[in-house]
Amino acid sequence: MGAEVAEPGTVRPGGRTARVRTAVLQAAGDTLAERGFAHLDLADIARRAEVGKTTVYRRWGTVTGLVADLLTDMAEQSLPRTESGSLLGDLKANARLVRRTLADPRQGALFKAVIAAAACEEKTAEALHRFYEIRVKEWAPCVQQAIDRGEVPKATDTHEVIRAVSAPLYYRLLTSRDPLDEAAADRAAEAAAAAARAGVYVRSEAGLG
Amino acid sequence: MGAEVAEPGTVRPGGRTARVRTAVLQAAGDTLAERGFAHLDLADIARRAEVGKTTVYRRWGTVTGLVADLLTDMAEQSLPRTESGSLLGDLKANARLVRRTLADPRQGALFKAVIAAAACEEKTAEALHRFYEIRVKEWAPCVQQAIDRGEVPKATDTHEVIRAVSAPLYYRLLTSRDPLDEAAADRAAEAAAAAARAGVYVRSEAGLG
DNA sequence: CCCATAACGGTACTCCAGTTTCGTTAATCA
DNA sequence: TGATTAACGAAACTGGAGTACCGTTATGGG
Repeated sequence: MGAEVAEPGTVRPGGRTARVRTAVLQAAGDTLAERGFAHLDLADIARRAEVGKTTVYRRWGTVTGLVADLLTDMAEQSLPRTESGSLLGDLKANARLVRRTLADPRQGALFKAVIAAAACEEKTAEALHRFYEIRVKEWAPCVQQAIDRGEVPKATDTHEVIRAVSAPLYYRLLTSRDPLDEAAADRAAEAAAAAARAGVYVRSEAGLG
Repeated sequence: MGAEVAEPGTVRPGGRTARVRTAVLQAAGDTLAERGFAHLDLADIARRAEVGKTTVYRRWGTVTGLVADLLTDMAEQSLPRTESGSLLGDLKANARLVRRTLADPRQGALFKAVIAAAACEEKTAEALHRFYEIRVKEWAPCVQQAIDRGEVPKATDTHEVIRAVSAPLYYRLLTSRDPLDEAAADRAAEAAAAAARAGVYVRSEAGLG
């Protein structure tokens, strides 16, 4: 009694189910890049993916839900971090990676859409937060190495430095029409490195009492 | 012949027309703060504003259009810039102002909504870009004064410094669940100041050839 | 003050996003 | 390889977002 039915696609994830997911995410990504978030329509996506619209509604439910899954899918294909031997070098590598992603028509549109979706729905927002938490955690070690090398103060908040690199790039993507060029990426990295060296990201002493 | 009919509300903007706009924007802001962007529904807003839904559709047309007008309305009530005598002081004042705005339930929700709307529609995106252009231009003089005082290099891109202050705050608002506290604002200002002093925002030499 | 008409607003309508229903297909397990 | 049933998908349905129509209100100019 009362046994909840599992989400569709979880009990028999193989074969057809996986094929449907691939086709739908592909169609959703295409539509997003071509026509933007506002034109995402589940029935239309079902048509493009050559899949029943009932299926799309059953598995994803809403546009924001679909976008969240698109984000999950993208998170699985993340590129590994490289190491250059200096903080500035590592941060530049990170900044350029972020820039390339946001400047790409397909992925840039996706990120805009995901942010819009996150502003609409709490559940999508959490998926987005988790995504960035993971990304930041992936890159934080390069700041730790800089601490070990003595490049930046010991109590530096490593996560905050990584976030400082991305922030200006996202800000530009969302609030201006200026192109996201490599110079902008390098500047973001340099600013973060300079501020970190100056001790701006040293964790507050509140906890040391 | 062919004389286009002006937008409703432009020929007789007084009295009733203005009252309707006030009521609708008020209702829209309330709904936004209470229920979020996803629940913005023009018919519902008309009900709350005690205004005919036909009127709302005629004057604003879409949710994104209404949100854009809400932004315009807010832009008109901007606070004047203060001066503290040092770059860091001025940037901190700016950062704290931005933080207070974003942390406010009503205005924070509005900004999230506007960004979501801008991701949906090109027209709203332009309104957003214009808004930030104006805001940045308003605060840029404090960087110019810092140049004049010799605090930062002469060729510093003043606008870029102001944007660098806001970026981390918006990034945090959108991608994390961490609170937007005053410490975050101060850190954003300190980072921008440190980077500016280090010459990160010096305009590229490309144009000097 | 009065007129022309801009702007509002109620009602009825349309259309399609999202749901329900139920038969069909195929993934998994023994 | 066959039984079980998860997952798919076609078709019919429904509710409400957005539109059309037209009478009413009241602004702004003379």
